[in-house]
Amino acid sequence: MRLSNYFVPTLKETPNDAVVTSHILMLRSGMIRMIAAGIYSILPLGYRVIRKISEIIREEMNAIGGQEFHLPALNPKELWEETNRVQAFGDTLFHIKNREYVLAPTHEEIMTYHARNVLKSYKDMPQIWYQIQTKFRNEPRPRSGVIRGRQFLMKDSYTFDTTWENLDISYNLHDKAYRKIFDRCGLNYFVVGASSGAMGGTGSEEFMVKSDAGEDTVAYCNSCGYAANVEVAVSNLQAGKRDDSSKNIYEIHTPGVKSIDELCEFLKIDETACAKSRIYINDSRPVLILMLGNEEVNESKLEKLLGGSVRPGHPDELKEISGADAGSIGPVGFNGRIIADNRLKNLNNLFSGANKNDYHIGGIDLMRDVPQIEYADLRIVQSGEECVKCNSKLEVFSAIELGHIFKLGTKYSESMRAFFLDEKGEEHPIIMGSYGIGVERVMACFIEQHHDEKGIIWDKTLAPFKVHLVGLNMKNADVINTCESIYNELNENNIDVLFDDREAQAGFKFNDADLLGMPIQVIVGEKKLKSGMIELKIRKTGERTDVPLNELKKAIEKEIG
RNA sequence: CGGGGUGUAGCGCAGCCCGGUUAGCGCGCUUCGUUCGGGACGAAGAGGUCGAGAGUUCAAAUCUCUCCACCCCGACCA
Repeated sequence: MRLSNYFVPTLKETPNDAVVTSHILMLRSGMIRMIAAGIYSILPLGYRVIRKISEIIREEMNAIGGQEFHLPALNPKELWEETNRVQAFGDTLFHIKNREYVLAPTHEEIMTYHARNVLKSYKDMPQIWYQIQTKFRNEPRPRSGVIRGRQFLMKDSYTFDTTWENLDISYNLHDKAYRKIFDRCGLNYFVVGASSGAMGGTGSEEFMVKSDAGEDTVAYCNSCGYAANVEVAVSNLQAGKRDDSSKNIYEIHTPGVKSIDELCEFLKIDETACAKSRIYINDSRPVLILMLGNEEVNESKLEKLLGGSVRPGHPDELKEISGADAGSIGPVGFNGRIIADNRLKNLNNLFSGANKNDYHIGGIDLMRDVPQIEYADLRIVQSGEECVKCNSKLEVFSAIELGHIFKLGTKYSESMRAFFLDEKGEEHPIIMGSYGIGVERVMACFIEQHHDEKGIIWDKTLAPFKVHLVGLNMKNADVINTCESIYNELNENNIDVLFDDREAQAGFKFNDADLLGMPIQVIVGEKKLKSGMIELKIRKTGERTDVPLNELKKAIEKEIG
């Protein structure tokens, strides 16, 4: 491809709207353009990458017996009503105005529709069906460029099995295929597995990439691979130690003291001697939550523990329930359910609110003074705490979800009546799995992980072109002729080459080449040409070598194998 | 949906507070010439409903109101 006539609108300056690195670089390198919030056109250069990623996915899916479908994005609403997901998706589902159709945000319904009409016997299974297509979700807030869009490419596959054991087989095939796909794409990823309870159920794994642009927060152990969403993550942090003797309870006048920090400052005590109180309303009943020191309540864990609806109490409710405003609430004399974080278990000589404004209580012994107390893990794991599996240090960071494999079970087959007959002629719902990969996210994550201040650094697998051929002075006949012959030779040998044949300054071309980031740059300049040499630059290392023209092809093939 | 911010040429921005000729600057674009190994130089040009609408005023990019779009934080996220 000749750059002089190729639609690659590169940008020297960073567009105002882009914040995330991958988004900035995709815009600057002319791979994408935004049409509206969360809606992007993928331009020719970007689409070459998308196609490479898709092809890797396709190969690995086919290798485990997957069959590729092309499904409608426009779906009859009635199909979605069968599974009650019109309601479940709510505003996230796009509705068509002039026809009873919806735009598919995923394809369980369509796939199950096909399955129920045909997969009638145990002999028809297993099946692995997949598609690589555009999905539509009316995200309340699209963000981070292509990472969270209202329209995006997704590889989705669905498996149909006769038993849970067979579902395990299909699931494990996907687990292996996904690892191969992300390995081949050159991504540094990790897996948040069901063993850490990420989804609160059995049989789900999320494939994640560490990134500040990520929307999930995970705790990760570098030495044993323990990984869990902070919503459920646990660490080895132990409960505090109980003093040998308990003091008696005493009231302290603490005018204006509202926070744990202020209390510690006022009483000259350590925050580990404090129990922080938060009141939550659980299905209209108040629950007092006690945390050690200044730790925040992990509301996800709390919701899971309590069930039903859970919300923090409003300021006026707090007064009514406890008799005090936030800052002076405590467990002693609190009339209602009290749950403390495990770190507070059986502690004594604690300070907490007195349920009377501007007063706190000291000398609290939870065993003696709060007999109805319950304990639970309600913490948010912090970086540096010990891993529960191997005692190494955990790291907490943001991550992007690249893929998700999930044992669906019979949810859709039952609601859509997809049943089969087993060997005994008995009817059962088909047992399903579903497995997704965000295709643009693979591209974005790769760029997040492979760039420098100049631009993208592709490796040969995903690079839109293997070689970026730069002719330095396109008015010099020798340079032109040499470039043309190199360009033709590479094309004839099926080595994808992008030829910068524009009449422009050397620096201009070098910077564009570094921005676009092809693995190899072949630079043809007058001076070196006089001694018969061509320059070869490796984008990743910046290393430059001079190669005689007749050895160029060999040198390139050596680099890109 | 709540909070914050932005909207002026293809891109990046100034001008707005304190209303007043023909709305500027850098990059990019066109033409000509010079230059040609890290975003060159000179000359001449093209390109604007100042996000939209309404209002105040002799006069609005500038003040007021309404709406829209986009970004960030939060809520949400099969």
